[in-house]
Amino acid sequence: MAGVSKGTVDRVLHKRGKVSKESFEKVDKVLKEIDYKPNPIARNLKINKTYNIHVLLPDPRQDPYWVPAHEGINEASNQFTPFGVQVRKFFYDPNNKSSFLNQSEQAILLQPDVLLMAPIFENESHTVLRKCCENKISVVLFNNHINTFKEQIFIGQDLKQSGRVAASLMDKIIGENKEIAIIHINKEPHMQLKENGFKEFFMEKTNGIHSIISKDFNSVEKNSFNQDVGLFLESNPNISAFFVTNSKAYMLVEAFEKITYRERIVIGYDLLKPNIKYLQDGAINFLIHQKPKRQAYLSVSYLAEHFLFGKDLPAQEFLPIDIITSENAKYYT
Amino acid sequence: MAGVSKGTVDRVLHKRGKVSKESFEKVDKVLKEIDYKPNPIARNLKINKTYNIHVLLPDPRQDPYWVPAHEGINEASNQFTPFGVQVRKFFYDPNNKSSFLNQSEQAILLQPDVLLMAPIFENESHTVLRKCCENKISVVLFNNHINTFKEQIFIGQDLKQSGRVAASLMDKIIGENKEIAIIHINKEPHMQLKENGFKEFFMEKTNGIHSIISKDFNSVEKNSFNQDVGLFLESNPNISAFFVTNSKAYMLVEAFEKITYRERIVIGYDLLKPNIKYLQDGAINFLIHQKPKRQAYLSVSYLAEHFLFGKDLPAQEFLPIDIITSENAKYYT
DNA sequence: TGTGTTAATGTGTTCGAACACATTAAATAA
DNA sequence: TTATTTAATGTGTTCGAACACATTAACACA
Repeated sequence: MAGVSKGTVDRVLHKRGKVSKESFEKVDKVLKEIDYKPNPIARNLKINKTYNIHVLLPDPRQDPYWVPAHEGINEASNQFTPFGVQVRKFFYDPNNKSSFLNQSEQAILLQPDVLLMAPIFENESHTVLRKCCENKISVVLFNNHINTFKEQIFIGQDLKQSGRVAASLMDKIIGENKEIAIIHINKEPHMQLKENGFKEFFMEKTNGIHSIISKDFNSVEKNSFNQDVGLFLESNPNISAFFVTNSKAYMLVEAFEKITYRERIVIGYDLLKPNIKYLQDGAINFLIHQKPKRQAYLSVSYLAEHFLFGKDLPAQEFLPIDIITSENAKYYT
Repeated sequence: MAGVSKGTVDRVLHKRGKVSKESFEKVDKVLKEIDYKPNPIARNLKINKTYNIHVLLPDPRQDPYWVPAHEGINEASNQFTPFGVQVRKFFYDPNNKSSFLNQSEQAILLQPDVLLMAPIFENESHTVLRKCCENKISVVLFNNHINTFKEQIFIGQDLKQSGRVAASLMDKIIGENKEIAIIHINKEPHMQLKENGFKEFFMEKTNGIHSIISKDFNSVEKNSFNQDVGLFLESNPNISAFFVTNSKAYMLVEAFEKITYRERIVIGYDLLKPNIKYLQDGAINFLIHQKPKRQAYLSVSYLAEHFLFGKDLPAQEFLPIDIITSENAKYYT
């Protein structure tokens, strides 16, 4: 159309230079006229590179919270392997920082194009970030945010805001001047953010003021956990509502069952089987869905579509904070 | 690898026949051994067909509910035009059945590969379905379901269940033995499903029984609508909670503002600007998000990925029924 | 006048699949 | 025996972009 060969057009498109002013202008004019958009399929076929995504996440066998994340990775992986995207998973023990570091080394050693990780250990994650930077491997974070020196891609929820959502729900169903407990079971750093958001919401409210206390439980063993809960309730008999900051609300409710019955409001996180059971029973009032599966799936697909078709990556993607009751639970699982 | 030419491999892959038993087995063996998966990119490049998707939906200028659907279509369209997927929109007047039929004819006339439509008129939609069938154009429905003779692809929400979700929320925040009104504003057939679900939930409950009445308002003009609401409240002074079955909850709340203040529970649908404003104010307690944008976006992308990469289409995709409060609204818009 | 240099431009091949067409070899008919 | 049919198999081209390599033309310098 411009009266030049495809070679010259190619040089204009890729700014490879060695094009006379006249040719450049002729080609440029036509490109604009026809609003040329390269065919991403043909481009990809020619480039024909395989991309490697290494995913570093907790072992789902250690904590069932991670099962859906694992599934999300697999789903995206299956979808994109035909296009030449290789996904490899590296599991670490969420109770063991050194296993996190070990696995991260494995993942980095093989020089992937990108490392996708759930950075549940703050300090160790920074170490990994640094190593990736040295090795020129880009990093994407999901599940929870950590403070990073440079802008890091993050895909997940605003955890502080999810604390506010929990508070707003509690506010709607609780009466006035009640005692509320924030319960951390096996506390991880990001759970503090949820507490902060929860408290912030009630600080802003001027009417119906409540008293809010927070309590950590760290016993791994079930019986001792139940015992701890019993002691806590004995010394705080007037608490009428509980906000559990991770997926372990079912443990609290189980502990309640060992104790004499009383109506209690419980809000927790995540659609684990036992949580859903208690939601249906009415023992849990609301769950907040952190969408681990979608987070994982989206992270991988964004990367794949970026590599394959040049789609640009969002700097930060905050997923919606879904509110779950007994009636809408089934559509999220 | 099998010691035959690519032509023979091609015949085996596509079952074009004219292959000796021996060659077939040799090729088949290798295909299984290497777990051959065709490269969808190369396939698509060769086929190099443009696909036409015609979308039949209400004019967003007539009802703001449809603005996000429109955006969702555009977003998917932009994403897939470089791949040779052409999306064309046909707007009809949601208050005018004949404009629906007119536009449907336009859409069918140009022989698209598929017609995607929001079938808000039940009978007329059946006419369109029949015509498409005659013209061998496949159809995908979104937004609301209609009863169809054969299995029809549908992408949207379970509307009856969304009524149940509304009921479960109301149940959590309302006291006992209250009067509840179900409000239909400019009733469309599918709104009855929401009423049914809402009532069903409370029928199943044995404690805290309420009285539920339903009421239609059809006035298009604001003043007369406000007047009608006033009259209704006068003759039903004890109603303490309202369930509005479409996106027009803000109209009801506006009408309330003309009347002396009283605390009222309101649950409605959809994240229109005025609805969100009232949600932040506390005048609306919960909104249910029908995700028109996501419905539209997903419909188009499913079709595009089906055409381009042979991904299979779901027979029915029920989207999650999202519950919105003042605290999580911003992540859905 | 001939040779080397360089900027500008053109040509050919490749990616993996799809499909039209060509070729081969065996079987059948004239 | 030779021609014809047909089943089986092989070869070549195309899609659009990327890139290596080849060619041309203009100019400088001996």
